[in-house]
Amino acid sequence: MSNAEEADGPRPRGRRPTMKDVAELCGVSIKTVSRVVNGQGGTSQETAARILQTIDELGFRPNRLASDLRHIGASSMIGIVIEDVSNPFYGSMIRAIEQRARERGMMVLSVSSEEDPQREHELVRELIARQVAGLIIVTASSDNSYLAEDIRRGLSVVFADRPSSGVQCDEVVLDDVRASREAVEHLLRHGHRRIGVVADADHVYTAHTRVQGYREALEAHGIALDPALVRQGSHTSEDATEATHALLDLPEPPTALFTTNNRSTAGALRAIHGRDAQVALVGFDDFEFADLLNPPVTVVWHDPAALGQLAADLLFARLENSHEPPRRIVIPSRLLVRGSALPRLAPNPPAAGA
Amino acid sequence: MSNAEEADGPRPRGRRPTMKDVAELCGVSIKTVSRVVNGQGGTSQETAARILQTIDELGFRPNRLASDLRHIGASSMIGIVIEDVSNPFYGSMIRAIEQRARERGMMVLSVSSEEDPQREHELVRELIARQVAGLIIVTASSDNSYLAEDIRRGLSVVFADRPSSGVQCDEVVLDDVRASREAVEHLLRHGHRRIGVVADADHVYTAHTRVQGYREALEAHGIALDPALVRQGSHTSEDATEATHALLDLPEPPTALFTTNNRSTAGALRAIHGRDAQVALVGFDDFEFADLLNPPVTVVWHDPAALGQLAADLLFARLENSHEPPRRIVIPSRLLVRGSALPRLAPNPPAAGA
DNA sequence: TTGAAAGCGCTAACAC
DNA sequence: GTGTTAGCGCTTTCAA
Repeated sequence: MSNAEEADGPRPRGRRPTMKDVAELCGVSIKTVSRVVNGQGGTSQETAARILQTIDELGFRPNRLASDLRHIGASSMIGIVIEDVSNPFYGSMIRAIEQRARERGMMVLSVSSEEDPQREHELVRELIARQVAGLIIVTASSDNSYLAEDIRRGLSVVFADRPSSGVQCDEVVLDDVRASREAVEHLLRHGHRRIGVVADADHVYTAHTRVQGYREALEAHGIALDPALVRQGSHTSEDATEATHALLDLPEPPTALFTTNNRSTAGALRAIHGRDAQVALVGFDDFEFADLLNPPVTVVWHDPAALGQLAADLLFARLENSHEPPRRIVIPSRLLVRGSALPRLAPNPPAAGA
Repeated sequence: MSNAEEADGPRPRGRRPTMKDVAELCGVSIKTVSRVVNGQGGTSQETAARILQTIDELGFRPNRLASDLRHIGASSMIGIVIEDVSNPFYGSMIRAIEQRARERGMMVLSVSSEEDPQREHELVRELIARQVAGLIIVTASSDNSYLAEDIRRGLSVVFADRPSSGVQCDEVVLDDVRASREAVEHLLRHGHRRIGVVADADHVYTAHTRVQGYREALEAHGIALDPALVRQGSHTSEDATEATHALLDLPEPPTALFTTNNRSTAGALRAIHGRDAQVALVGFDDFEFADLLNPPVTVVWHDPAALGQLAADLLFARLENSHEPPRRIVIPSRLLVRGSALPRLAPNPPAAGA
């Protein structure tokens, strides 16, 4: 038998030491090492001390993958599917989830769906392949039944920000319709009658629902909806800038805008700024610097960290007791009035050839 | 023998089906299933088709943890340690890394160190325990020798944004000193002589280095450094607001500020806004809305996505060829002049009792 | 083209 | 207190 490795001194170069190595060097069984490593007790002071010493000398690191492999379907990782990690909104959410996870010794695999249902599906597959104990999803899909099979097999899934469809799961959402209605009513109260909307694609739940709130507000005030004022399909902030320009270029441009998420708001503000147009605006999602802009931007405020935290709480509760009926939590949101809804001069249509 | 499970029909409720289940149902060996699952070829059309069919019927999902367990020290995950996921700066970085990782079928475990060296150390341990194939670290520590042992054993580590110390690793950094010097020189050129600094704690590399740039700029212009003007230790944007107020409350307040990261900038702007003070400002790190503020904020621009992307490139190169000497990449940065460095009225000391 | 057997590093059940 | 045995689900020789 070739024992080249054994003879390599206390600090082998290549292979990482395993419990077996520690056990052999200590002249104990691997199980005893396991007990010490996991602080399970049931070992004598002496043995424990000797093992700990050897662990230190050897630079032994436990292999969590191997241990996770034993606890089937319940690794020490949870998966998060969001739209885009670089969006601070989701960043705050992930941060909150990460904190909750850490309290339980778990780590977070987060992935960006890019608002693409197909991609979301693939990412979920890969997360499941890595045996995540549970999943928190901001779904980009209008049909989550692709999860049904795994859920039936015991996978815990929590939907955040947007509800599930086609499966029964815990969820944390906002009252998007009510919040949007309030936002638009705020503009109406300030005398605006032509209110433009800049929103993401209609198949995105939040975009659809928030436009729905806009519709309801107009209807409640007996104002006919002008389809030309509703620009859906702006995904990036650049898209939103373009959409806003288009709105302001209308023969009868809006005097106010309702923007349905932080990117739409950013894009619209940039467009307004670029043409020095005087347009009122209320945006969905608060953002840093909203209060420092001129005028300060009135927004539908809500707390993405709370969204993440509650989603994590639901998930961990579900992991401990999988037989409760699904819960739905609606987190608070409210209009944060800062001044940007004030009536302003309608922008002039751009002078031809100027 | 109790065979309750076997008799549960083609879609068992509890346990997830494994390769073994597929193999048994197909009457082939587990290895053949493995070959088909991994697209290795070497199986007949017929067998493959039958296996695929069974996989589908059973809802079999490969267990990546188990497969990763075999490829020792090279799982399909990489770890990222940053300061805080919710900071958009790191969000962009992570996003870029995630994209690169995905191209290679890898996923990202990202964790927040909260700028705490102790915590960073623990998080790295836990990432290693989960057998990450490699690590990208924005280190909060001034001594990374805790990694030496693992690196010697073959762990690939790339340092991003801040260099390593105590270990030899690939790194992607900025020329912080030069960039900061330019920023401060820009302020000097606009006639400012009393320039305040709002920075994170001195033990944070970027804070230290950027203050160093400030010092060098003053020195080059023969201006004595007034220690009262240098406020280090602001971690959150709230801290920075407080520090800025303190600076502006000085008997001889600064006429300009240099803020050394995006949170310092945000905090300082809020303080300035709050007291309607007229203070020039140049900030390190670009941020959304910098161009929409009044005045638009001049910043040291650089690309956090590029930082992430290059760090990922270095890491994957290292994973493929671990014997190259460590590389150091300096990514570009430049002053993005927007107007906020213009000389302004020195703020009045606050009237007592007003 | 296929399979048997060994084992990745660890844990659980049950001895002693 | 401690060890033995049998696996978690998969891959990897090596043989057929």
